[in-house]
Amino acid sequence: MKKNMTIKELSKMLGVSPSTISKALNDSYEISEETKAKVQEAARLYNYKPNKLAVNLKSGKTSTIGVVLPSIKNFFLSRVLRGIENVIANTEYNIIISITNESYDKEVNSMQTLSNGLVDAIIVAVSEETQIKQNFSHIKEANNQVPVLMFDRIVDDIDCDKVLIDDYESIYNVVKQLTALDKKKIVLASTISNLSVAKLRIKGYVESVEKTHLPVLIEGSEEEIEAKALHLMKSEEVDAFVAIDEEATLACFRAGKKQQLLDDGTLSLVGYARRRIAEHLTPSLTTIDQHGKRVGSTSADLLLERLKKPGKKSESVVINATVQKRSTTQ
Amino acid sequence: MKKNMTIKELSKMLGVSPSTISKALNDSYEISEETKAKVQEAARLYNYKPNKLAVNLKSGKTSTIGVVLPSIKNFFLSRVLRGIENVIANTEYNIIISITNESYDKEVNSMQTLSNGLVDAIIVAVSEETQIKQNFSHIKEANNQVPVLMFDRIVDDIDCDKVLIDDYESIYNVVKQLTALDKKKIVLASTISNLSVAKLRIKGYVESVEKTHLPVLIEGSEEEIEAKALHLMKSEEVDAFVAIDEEATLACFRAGKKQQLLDDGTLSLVGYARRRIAEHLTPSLTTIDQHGKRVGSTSADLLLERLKKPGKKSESVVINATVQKRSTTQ
DNA sequence: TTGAAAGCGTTACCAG
DNA sequence: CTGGTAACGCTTTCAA
Repeated sequence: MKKNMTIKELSKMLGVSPSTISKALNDSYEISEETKAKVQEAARLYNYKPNKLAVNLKSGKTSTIGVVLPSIKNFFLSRVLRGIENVIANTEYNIIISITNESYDKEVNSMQTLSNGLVDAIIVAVSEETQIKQNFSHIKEANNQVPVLMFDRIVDDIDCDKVLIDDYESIYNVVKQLTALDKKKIVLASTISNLSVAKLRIKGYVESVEKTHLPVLIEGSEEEIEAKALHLMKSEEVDAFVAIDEEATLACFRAGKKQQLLDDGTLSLVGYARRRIAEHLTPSLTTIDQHGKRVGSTSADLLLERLKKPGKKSESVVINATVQKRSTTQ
Repeated sequence: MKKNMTIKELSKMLGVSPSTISKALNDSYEISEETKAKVQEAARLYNYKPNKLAVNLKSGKTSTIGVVLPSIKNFFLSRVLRGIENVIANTEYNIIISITNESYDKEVNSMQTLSNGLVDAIIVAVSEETQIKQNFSHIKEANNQVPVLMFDRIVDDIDCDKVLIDDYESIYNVVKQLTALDKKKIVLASTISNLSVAKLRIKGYVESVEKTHLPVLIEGSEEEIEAKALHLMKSEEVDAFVAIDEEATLACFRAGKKQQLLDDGTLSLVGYARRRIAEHLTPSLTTIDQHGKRVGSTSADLLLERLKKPGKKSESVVINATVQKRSTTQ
């Protein structure tokens, strides 16, 4: 690991001043073609690479956007990331990603590290632990240093751009559709009840279902959901499940399979799940599509605008989820 | 977006020198408790945050490790990432991730940006396009600036630490096991034939199967694989598929379902796929587990060692893949 | 056309 | 215990 070549060293080797080197490398009009050639040749030869740290410090710009995500195995979040990347790829900006694994401490650390000079702006979905703690000062602080955009897991009282999904409405309507299919008892399952988006989805379910019957919620870990769902299926006349995350969805699916209620359509199931899984299940699964890629591209667009117009008023964009009908809803 | 507070500004407001501020903030023994208190109080009040760029430039250290991945939807790669994170989380280091989306240009860009001051070391799996191009000078150059560790998709003639999987042997043995199950015609399917790891797997297949019959390879996109598999199933007496990536695996699965050869066990299928999918399919899928998390943690361990002992000789560690037997192999 | 000097924000050394 | 100065590697006036 040889030490990196610097402008200073080059300048000594070539017997010209550092400023000349800098200008020559940046192809400045002030420098003669002759010296330019000489310098660029030497730079190649000695494998000179400008130190980004120094350049960024000097310019006060990093041309980098930070993306802080709670998890990478969450299919929705990785779709969002794709959307962000697609947009940013066509700009001068680079992306660096930081994963918090749903941990508050990691999130605080990431937001601080990134906002203190490493990036020009941040896109973030807050972690589960943060939403439990309800402590968002690190987001606010970061937002004072660089523009922050929040998506999906929003914090209302932070003044920044936001991209969210109509969680309340989408579940409200799903339940309405199930009711229209003459489903008499609709259960909601969730392993993510701590999240703001879950609360909205649950609210949508409760307010939609209570016209028909009392709400029934099953919550907990994936295994707990499976057990509870199984128990319900055995003891009561439930005929539909709405599951608001992939784990809950698969737990309900397994329970339905075990009770042999799914294959003949006795039981309906609508859930959140990646297409790849939904399509390959037997029977294939009706899902709610959150259009993660669109959430991502919208977020990136919004942030780029803000970077152009720092004074701009904060904006909130809502993306509508849609139902992908497959075989688990007849 | 108010301008960030700096040591200089603080020093003016408090009427003490910048060096005193710096020392006070770093809790130096040279500073009286009194001034320390005063300075730290003011820092909190004015929301002072040290500029990372300046700190890193000064110290010549970033305490950050860069991870360059070709894709995030690849389940193996995201497992590896988890493994890396688990190890790094317990150290002084942070992680920043850069996704190349299998693009050579993005990879070159990422490696350069990261290696020129932004990180202390890099973990990388090269992109598909890079392996097609066979141009690795950007990896070599980065390796001259900071320690680079390659995993999975290795380049032989680069002198750096490596973590790889026994791709040849694992497929060789899978085919042998299928032969032992009295499978008479075993087909290999791949959508990733450009990758070095694919070449090894294919070699393992070819050299294992050719004792029994001529190798049959189907390659191309996921859709092409499905069509070709379907065609083979209709026209010939094939009784087993080995699929060396998740797309190919699911393509073969769908073909097998369509021909109704899977449910009764007429056809065997072994493939690479995430557990979550493999378990929920009907019939459940026998898979090859590459132990991504272990690959990740081993990589991180190795890199941390190197960071401690820069002079250390390069090391290559092989992780053994294992077969997860489920219902598609009787 | 070239170079000296200042400065980005921080820390470390050495005086005082 | 405190402060001035230099330095990290770079760019950008401004002067020569």
